[in-house]
Amino acid sequence: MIRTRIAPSPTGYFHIGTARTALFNYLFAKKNNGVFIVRIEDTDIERSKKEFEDDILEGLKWLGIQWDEGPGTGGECAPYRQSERMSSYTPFLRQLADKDLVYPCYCSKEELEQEREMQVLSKQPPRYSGTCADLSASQRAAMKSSGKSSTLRFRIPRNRVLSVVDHIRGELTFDTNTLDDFIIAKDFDAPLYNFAVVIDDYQMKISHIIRGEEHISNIPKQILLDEAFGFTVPEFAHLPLILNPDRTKLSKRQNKVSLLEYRTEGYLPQALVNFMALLGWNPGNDRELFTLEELEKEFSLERVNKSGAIFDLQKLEWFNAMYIRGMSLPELTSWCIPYLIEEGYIVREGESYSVSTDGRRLSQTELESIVRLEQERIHRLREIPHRLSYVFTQELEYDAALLIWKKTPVEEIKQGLLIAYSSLQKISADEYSPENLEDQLKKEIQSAGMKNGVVLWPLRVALTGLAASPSPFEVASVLGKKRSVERIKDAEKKLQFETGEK
RNA sequence: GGCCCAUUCGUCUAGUGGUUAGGACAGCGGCUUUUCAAGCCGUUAACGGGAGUUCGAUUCUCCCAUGGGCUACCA
Repeated sequence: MIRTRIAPSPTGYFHIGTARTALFNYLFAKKNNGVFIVRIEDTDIERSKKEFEDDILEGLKWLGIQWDEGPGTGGECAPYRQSERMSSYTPFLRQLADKDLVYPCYCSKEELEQEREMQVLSKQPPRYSGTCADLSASQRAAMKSSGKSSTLRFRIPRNRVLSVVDHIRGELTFDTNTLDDFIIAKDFDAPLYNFAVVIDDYQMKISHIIRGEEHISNIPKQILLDEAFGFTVPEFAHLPLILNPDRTKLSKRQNKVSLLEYRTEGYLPQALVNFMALLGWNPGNDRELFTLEELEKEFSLERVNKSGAIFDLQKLEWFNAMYIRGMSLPELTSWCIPYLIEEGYIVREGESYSVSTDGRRLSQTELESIVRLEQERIHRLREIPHRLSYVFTQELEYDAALLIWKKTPVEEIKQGLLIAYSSLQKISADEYSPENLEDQLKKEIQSAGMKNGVVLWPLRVALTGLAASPSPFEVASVLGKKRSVERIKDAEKKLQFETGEK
């Protein structure tokens, strides 16, 4: 039975790198009809916060990564928070102590730090000198009675070469002589990461440990512990790192690193999932668009790369734009509504919404036709309010000069506006669709013998006040007859004013 | 400093002992067009270096260089 896990530590917001690791663990489990587990590694009580745990769990849910066992869900190996499993570590620690595989170290933090500093200064590898490794029972007793606090160190066997075959990297070997007797617990009831992780992975019957490359150096420590207890060493797969543009490990300084920040910026979970999956994995062909369900079928560890991948925001934007365009209008609309509310353009009224400036009610179809204006144009949902400001504001602010199309004489532009005005007038309010508008407008432009631009450009500017926007037909239809006609009038006035001044 | 890992277009990557080294994003150019976006067409751009093995290496081996990770009483 394949059992994988993501073991985040709630000492910060849900990190993109953790999310990607979670995704790969999830995909590998799903692909192999296995079980995906979430385990919260909060042995560091000082730095762990509930707030961060919530953020992580919410992030996973947002991405659609469901865990089979874990916080909230429970499971046969509950509990899934290390802070709630503390009692289960102590016997294992005792077991090691009995075998003299673990010994108390009375060196203080300060002493160790000083020792390390000296070593670094003299260009020596920073290593634990082993002062407490061979203390006699009486020496220990003396230390203890003098009130010195101690930690528990694991005794590393010397002169051994450890080897594992990593599913991504192939054979990895480690010389135990380069390892320190590391601290596995602050005390018998306060285990540290490298120890707790081994016990938990064993108790939770984790078959495959899929994690970031930064954990490669933890492999030998964990193997040694597995051996000490007689546990079967799990399978390993170490994922390449996600990097900043300067090729260092993805960090806050250079990127938004917290997953949920991407949500607030208007990225879709589908896009993030697709993008993250392709950071270090590929299907072996040219295909790039995958839903989570499709990835569950396609994923394989064999096709994971070895080298780190830069987090390319532009590519993410592209994926996001693709998913925005591919989404159904009702769904997209519901994704966009919070942003329109946040910007203050619309307010919620029970089940429906209204425009905040004039209190006008917006039907579901109206809302959808507004959103449709930008569906093909935005890369992030966040962009939607700014782009649509002209739909919600009363008075447009723009320079009259913007109404001029390609140095056309002002008189011609005025004429163009006139044609636009009369064309719009001829269409009844209930036939005010983009198609009818386009037909009518183009017909009249043609019979007037004018160029499209002389009419359509100023019309569009009159309606939006913008140099770039959707077509005047779409915009007019969304604005409605009354408002679009008014705006043409306003534009004419602007032009009048402008030329009158000259 | 020590240990470990990596190296194909700017970026994500495919790929093979003999390929015009392929795709995608970004860029650039064009078509379309009232603008933007989209779409379509085209285009710039890569096998880190040196030995060796071989008839032939981007591909296999070794060395070097470069980059990265770890080196906590964090995880």
